[in-house]
Order: sequence, then structure tokens, then C-alpha cells
Amino acid sequence: MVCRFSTRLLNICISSFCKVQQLEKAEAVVIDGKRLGYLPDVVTYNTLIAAYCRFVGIDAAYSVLHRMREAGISPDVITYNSLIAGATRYWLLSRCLDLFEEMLQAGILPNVWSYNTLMHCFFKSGRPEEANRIFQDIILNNLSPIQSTFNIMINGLCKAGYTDNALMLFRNLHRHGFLPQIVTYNIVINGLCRLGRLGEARRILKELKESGHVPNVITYTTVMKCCFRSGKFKQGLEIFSEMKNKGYTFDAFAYCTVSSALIKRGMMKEANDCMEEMIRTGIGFDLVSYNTLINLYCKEGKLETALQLLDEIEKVGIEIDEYTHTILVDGLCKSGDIEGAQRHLKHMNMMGFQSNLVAYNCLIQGLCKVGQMDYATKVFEMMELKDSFTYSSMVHNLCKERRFHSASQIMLSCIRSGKKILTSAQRAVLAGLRSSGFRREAKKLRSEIRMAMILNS
DNA sequence: TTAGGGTTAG
Repeated sequence: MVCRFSTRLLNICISSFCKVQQLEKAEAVVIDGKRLGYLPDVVTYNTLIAAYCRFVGIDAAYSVLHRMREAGISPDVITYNSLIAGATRYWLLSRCLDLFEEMLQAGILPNVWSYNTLMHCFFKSGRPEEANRIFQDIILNNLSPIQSTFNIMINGLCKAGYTDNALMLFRNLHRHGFLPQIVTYNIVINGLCRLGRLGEARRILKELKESGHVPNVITYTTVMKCCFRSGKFKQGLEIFSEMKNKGYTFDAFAYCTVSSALIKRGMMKEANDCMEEMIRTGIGFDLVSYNTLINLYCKEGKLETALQLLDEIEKVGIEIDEYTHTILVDGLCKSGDIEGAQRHLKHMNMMGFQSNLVAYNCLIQGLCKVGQMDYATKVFEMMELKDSFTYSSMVHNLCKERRFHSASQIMLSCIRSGKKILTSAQRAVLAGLRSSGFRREAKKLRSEIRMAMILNS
């Protein structure tokens, strides 16, 4: 009895350290506990696995699983749920599915959280139809959905571009016997803010307050980000200041948001001050904080310092992600080291990063900037996945080189594929054709654009 | 134990 009570205390202590990202201290408690005769149990290992997934990486979490098995403790449904959530965090869909299968093979019955996590994983991997199938299974097969089931669904729908369906589900929550939680409100506000639907977001924020909830740190960060995104820079900074007064700047989120907004506006000194303030406050650095700092160094032209920081991240044991790589590819391009950027992109591909679209867009920009337009065209043609950025960059840069016919072809293929192109890019092509004596072609292009838009609507 | 906020390209 005494031992069980102490192990429970031990686990509470470990959990507290894990929550504030102090994994070394959590491990030290495990060691001390063992020395005193209190052996770690399944809760101890589950807590550590969840923390390693969150703050370090999936491989580190697997080594805890290995230690757990060596200690003769069998993983349970919570262990698997944590690992599946960890794999989701790192975009490893096939690993999620393997883990789910492994759990079934081990005779462990999945609970509603296992399904929730799998649903989240499908959404994150860009497979909303499969996520919806799981959601329907949960509802129709009476697998006792919980509030989180709906939160994950609403969030997934928003992120997958089905914001209006998400809003419908949000409005119909009561039919399933639930009321929106603060989390639900935050999800919907964020979904609307991302689309620039500020008026509706404001209305939901009003509803949140009227329903007796108090906006929390996440509501604040969401609204602040929304201000920066919609050009209301001063208002964003005012929210940051209010957050400080309320004690809502206890983690890295607000600092990273503000620093990045300052970097985008070229306010490097202020961005530096912001990150330094975060360091002074004693907030631990996670991957996003490191990425923000690397971006700051890159934009200041301090490539060496940025690369030194990479070593530091490696020493801490954090696995870098596609953001880190993309920031470096962009930094290398902007410093004129195109070969270095290409090498890095190749390395990124070899590492199996599939979300490399932004990195390729950076390379195209970099090549255009150093006048290698033909090479940029080759890269453009080779790219399997392209977005509005890719097309707009190509069109703008071709126009700069007065290659208006090539620009008009690329612009048309963009519009025909249903993607938007910057209005400024459209104007540049049309004006370029006209000014270089191709008035008839410009007129024809205008009607082709109109036709493509009608066919896509 | 799990869900919501922060980091990249014009």
C-alpha cells in the first residue's frame, strides 16, 4: 500500500516535470525512485512516452517503450494512443496505422481516444474522407463519442478547408448532447481567422463570453495572430502587451508569434529583443522557438550562427522538421548560395520529408533572383506539387525578364487548375503584352482567363 | 495519455 502510494506520488512528480518540458528532471525522479525501491509502473512510462513524443521526437518515445518492455511492463491502450498521437505529430500516417494494427494484434481493445487520434491523424495527413468515415463509425456504431471527438472533427474540417461544414457541426453540437467548450470556441475562431472572416470570428468570441467562458491564453494567441495576418499590426502588439499583463506569456507561443511578425516587417532589432525577453523569462526552447530564432538569424544574414544553432538542437536531442529545413533553404537562397540550398533540399528529400513545397518555392525565388530563369523553369516543370506561390513567383519573374508569352502560359495553367494567382501577376502579364505590342494576344488572354474562371466556378 | 494557439515562400 505504501509502495503504491509512493509510486503514485512519484508519477505526479514526473508528470509535473514533463508538463514543463523538464524531461531530464523527470528521468532523475525515475532513477531516485528506483533507488528508494519504488519501481516505475505503466503510468510512469506512459507519461514519459507522451512527453518524449511531444517535446523530443518519436524515436525517443520508442526508446522509452523499449525500456518499458525490458522492465517487464506491458504497454496498454494509453501507451499506444500516446504513440499514435506522437506519430501524428510528426506526420507519420503509415506509422499510425501500423501502431493501430499492432495494438489490435496485442489484444488491446482500442477506446474512443484511439479512434479520435486516428481521425486526427487522417485529417493531418490530408485524408479528410477517411477521418470522416471514422467519425461516422463512432457516431453510428455508438462508440460513445466524447466532446473531444467533435472538437477534433470540427478542427479537422476547418483545417481541410470545410469551415462551413465545421460551423454547421458546431451549431448542431447540442443535438449530440454537448455544449461547446472553450476549446471548441477557440477552434472555430481560429478557423474563421485563418480565412480572414474576422466579423464572424468576432461574433463567436462574443458568444464565448456570453456563454460564461473566459477567453484563455489560446484565444488571445489566436486573435493576436489574426491581427498580424490581416495587417492590424499595432492591434496585435496591443494584445501582446495585454497578454503580458494577464500573465499569459508563460510559454513560447506568444513570443514566437510576435517575433515572426516583427521579422516579416523587417523589424530585426525588435524581433531580437522579443526573443531575448523570452530567454530572460526562462521559457524553455522547443522546436518552434528554435525555428523562429534560426529564421531570425537567416534573415539577418547570420547563416553561420543559424547553423551553429542546428548543432545545439541536435545536442538537446530535438528532431528538426520541414520548417527548419525550409527556413535554411530560404536562408541559403537569400544569401546567394543556391548550390548550398539545392544540397539542403536534396538532403531534405533523402530524409523523407514530403512537405517540401515551400522549400522548392524558395529555390525558385532564389534562382530567379540570381537570374537563372531557365533553371527556375526546369525546377518548376519538375515539381509534382505546385501552389499559388509557385505560379505567382514564376509569372512575376518571367514578366521581369519580359518573357510575357511564357508567363501567360503558366498563368493560364494556374487558373485552369483551379488555383488563384496574384492579381498583380495577372496585371503584369496583360500590361506587359500590351506594352510590347501584343494587344491582340492580351485581349485573347483576358477572355481565356474569364473562360477558365467560369469553368472553375 | 489524448483535442485548440506559435515557426517557412511572393
